Amino acid sequence: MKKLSPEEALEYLRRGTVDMVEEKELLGKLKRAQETGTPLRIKAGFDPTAPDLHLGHTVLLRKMRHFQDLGHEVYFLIGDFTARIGDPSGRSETRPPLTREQVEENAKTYAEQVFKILDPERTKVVFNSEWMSKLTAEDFIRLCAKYTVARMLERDDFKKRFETHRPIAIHELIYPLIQAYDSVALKADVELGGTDQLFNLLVGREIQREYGQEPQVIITVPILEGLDGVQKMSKSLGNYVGIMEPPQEMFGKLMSISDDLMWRYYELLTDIPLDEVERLKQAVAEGREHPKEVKKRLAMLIVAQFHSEAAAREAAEEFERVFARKEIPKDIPEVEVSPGVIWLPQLLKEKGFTKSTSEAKRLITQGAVKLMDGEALRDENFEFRPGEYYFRIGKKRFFKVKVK
RNA sequence: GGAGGGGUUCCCGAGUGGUCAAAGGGGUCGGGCUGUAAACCCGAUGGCUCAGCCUUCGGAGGUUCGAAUCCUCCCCCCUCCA
Repeated sequence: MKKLSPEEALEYLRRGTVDMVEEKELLGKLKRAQETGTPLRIKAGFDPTAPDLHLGHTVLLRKMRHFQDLGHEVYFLIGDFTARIGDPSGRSETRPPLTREQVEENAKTYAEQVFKILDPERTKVVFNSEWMSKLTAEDFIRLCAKYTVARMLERDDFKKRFETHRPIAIHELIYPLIQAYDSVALKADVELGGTDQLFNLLVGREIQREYGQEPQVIITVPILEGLDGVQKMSKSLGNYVGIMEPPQEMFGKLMSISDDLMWRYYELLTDIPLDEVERLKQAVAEGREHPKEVKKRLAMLIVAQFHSEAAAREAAEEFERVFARKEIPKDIPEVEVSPGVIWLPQLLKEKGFTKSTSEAKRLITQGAVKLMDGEALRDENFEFRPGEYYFRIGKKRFFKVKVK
């Protein structure tokens, strides 16, 4: 645990954040916590439907961890009740409500993943159905009475939709209130969220005040760009690095990001001091450092967070071996065939190396299928004689065929 | 309740009787250049027992030699008025 003065703590917490409302209040809370020895209550909400975490989520998780490192208490809120009433973003496919079992199942999956970053000792997992399902209709309407439509429509998304006559479902207006009520129920001192949550988090402050509580400080963190460097990291866009992925995979993906993006990742996904990152950036700009080496270091740092330093080193070595020295990777899938002429598209599809025979044919036509130490195979038929053959499809797919 | 606009291949979006597995863009994949980076250039992009066949244009029927395109019914989405 870090022992920092409130001022230093504030500075420490500021890294990689976008908004802090209000900084002064946070300083006050930090001071009080230190004086009274009472940890702050840090809240962050998660959707129970998506327990497949990727690096994008870790930006927030890491910030939570920073608070824990300072001795504070994190409330990991699973919005199971909220998930049942629908999607806050509007453009939703209707989600089927989750059963209690599913929620519990997902919570378990969350725990497995989340504690790769969070400190279990200082984490409380809570579900908002705990208090929301107890709320009576009367309580609920009283809650609604504490906010106005006009104020709700201040939210950018709502405002735009209202002005352009696009629909806003009533429950969407209520959603922020529920999230705000969660803060009341938890007596949150701080709520963390992505920048897209700013409005909702602000409502939390107002509502807490209405319920006679000291308003929470809100901190937003950026939405992390995905591997493409443009769109936000998300599973559905396929531009993500999952935190449960094997080291090799993570490493490879991280090496494929653009040089520009790498600085962002340094800031948001590692604890390398910012002035050092700045020095590295300078060094690369002046040609004193090769960007590839700097990126390798980044990739190792991140892999190590989710696996181990040894695993990270190994991943780096393997990467060098395969891509720089063009050697054959260590572990590659192996298939067995009988000697004779085989129609490759069929083989590739059946062994799962391509999605379809058509894709396989395409790849062969395009010269993507090669023998490891030879030329591209242009002929769809290949004669296998007893022995072993190493194949490579494109840059990343490898496999070995054993002929017996 | 009334009026109108829509549902097309992974996404956006053209296409209004054959020349349509369906323009164009995005994405993805492959190739080139590199540092498996980005940018850029080129190409591919429904499936299969693959020069042929099968499935696709919200769903089900129908007209026709022939339909994503025409007709009927149904489902869904959106906007405006009330």
